[in-house]
Amino acid sequence: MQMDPQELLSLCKRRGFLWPAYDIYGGAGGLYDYGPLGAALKLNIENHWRALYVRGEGFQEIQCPIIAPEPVFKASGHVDAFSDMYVECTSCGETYRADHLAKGLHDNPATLNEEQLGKLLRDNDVRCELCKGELTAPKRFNLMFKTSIGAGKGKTAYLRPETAQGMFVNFSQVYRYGREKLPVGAVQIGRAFRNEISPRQGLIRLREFNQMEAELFVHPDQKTWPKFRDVEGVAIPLLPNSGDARTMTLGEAFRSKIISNEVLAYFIWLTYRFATDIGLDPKRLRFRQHEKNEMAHYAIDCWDLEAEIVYGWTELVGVADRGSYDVQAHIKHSEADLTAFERFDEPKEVEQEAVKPKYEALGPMFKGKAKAVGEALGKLPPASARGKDKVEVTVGGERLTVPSSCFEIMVRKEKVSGRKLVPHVIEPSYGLDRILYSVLDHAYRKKDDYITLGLKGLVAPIKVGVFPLMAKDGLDAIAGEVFDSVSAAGLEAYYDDSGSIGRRYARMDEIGTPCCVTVDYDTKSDGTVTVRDRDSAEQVRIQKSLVANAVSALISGSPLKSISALR
RNA sequence: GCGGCUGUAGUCUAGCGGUUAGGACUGGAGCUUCCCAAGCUUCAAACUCGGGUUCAAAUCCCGGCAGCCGCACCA
Repeated sequence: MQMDPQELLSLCKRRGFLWPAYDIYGGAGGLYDYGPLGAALKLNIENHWRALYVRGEGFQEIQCPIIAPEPVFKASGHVDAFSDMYVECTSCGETYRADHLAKGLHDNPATLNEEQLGKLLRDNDVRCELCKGELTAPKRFNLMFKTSIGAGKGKTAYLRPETAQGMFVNFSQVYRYGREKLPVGAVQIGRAFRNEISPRQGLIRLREFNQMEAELFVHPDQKTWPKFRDVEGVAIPLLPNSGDARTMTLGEAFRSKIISNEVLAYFIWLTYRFATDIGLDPKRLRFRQHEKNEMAHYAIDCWDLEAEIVYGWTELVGVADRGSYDVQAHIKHSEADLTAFERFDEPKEVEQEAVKPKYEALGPMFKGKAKAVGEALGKLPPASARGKDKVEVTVGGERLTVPSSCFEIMVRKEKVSGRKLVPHVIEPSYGLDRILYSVLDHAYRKKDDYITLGLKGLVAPIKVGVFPLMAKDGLDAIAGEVFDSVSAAGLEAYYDDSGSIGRRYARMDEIGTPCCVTVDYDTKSDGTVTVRDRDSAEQVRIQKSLVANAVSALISGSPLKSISALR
């Protein structure tokens, strides 16, 4: 792309899409303000995403706190693994990535902890590459923002580095709200934080950013999706980790095992549809499959939606099958029962062996302890008691020997109506800021220094500009009425009576407003106004009372010609 | 975090030891029957911050901060 990244950023700053945050204090890297147009564009993108995921697919939208206590990220692995390790030279102060120095000394240095890595470096007498000085022990730089909850030392907490964990820890609530059925999904739109070493490229890598994440909890053996039938014929540009880039139908990709399951394939389609709906250029989109070694070790399959923008191919969305890893991790650390219950078609009769205490024998032998001993016996695995003439149990810290006359092995029949299972998670994770930037990037057009943002009506912050040709002779009053009628219809309108008419059209073109309505001298005699289409600059005349309907039709994609039929 | 380059109105820029710091665009107020950044009048608006050198610094030097590019990183 030959476009200068500065051009678009400068437009964004000039017209109120984006401002560098805290500018009057010198700014802060990786933090941006959304101006009025940026905030509106962001909201429009969010709302379309909601329309697809919440209204379209029935996901539950929830909102979780941004701050979370440390154990949450202990469980997720972020406290230990979401960090880089550094060593410093004790004489010249140069810093190195510790795991990089260990390359060649170990198969996968990234998996080592500080002590192991420190030992590895010491044992191999690794020194400063510049001055041969001694190195400090490895230190961690965790990419999470640390804080604390409460007064004094408080309780260690972090700003979330992704919105996902809030949904994993709420699995049981979501499952219950969804009437205890799989699949069930939750979504969350919100802020996340990463203390990036080096934020770059405008909105592409921020320290505080916005995510739209969906977590779909599915049965591990039933990764199917009924609506997949409707979309399997759709061709999507794919870049698999084996073989060349190709455009193929999702059905074909699924059947040839390029995409590992139907659910994943469906959400790849939904992501593609979302992207094209909000105006990303299909010719500059592709789905890239993660390389085997690029994928998290637990992930089953992962596809990124990438857009080609001024900075090159950039990841906007990750659609991953994460298996049961996340839920499993929270089960282990919290000891909560984050499982779904799978009901069998028919309850099964299961024969189960158990140790049954004989209280008539226990009583005389153990007196007051007999009850506790009986309970301990009942918990013994049957195999450990079978055929033995005595067993040992521990009651109140005391080891007791119990003869076989005090118990028997019973076969118990139980009705089992289902089983517990840990759901697998399909995670479509959208980087909202990157998506917003890409929408602007793909919409940016420049011809002889005349800039037009070709934003789709669906996402355009302002839907229509309303102008009097001249701000006098009563034209301004009529234009004011038209403005009010359009606003009352729920459409974002912008009134402008300053400067020449051409300048006003240009202002609207530059912020991506799809159409403009102008009140002129003819309006006074016949009540018609002109409606101008941004992309063709063509105009039609319609009755001023029909403006709101016409604008609604235009922004949902009707051609300008069809508008004149409203006359 | 490392290396290179760069910081002048909202934006793009001129100035490279002594300037009332210049222009263009944008923006505001007005004039003009004004439909594609037209014209005219008029107004507003800037030297990234701190230290140093010098009689004198936007300009030279050092440092901070910020940006861009490359390296590294990207769960």
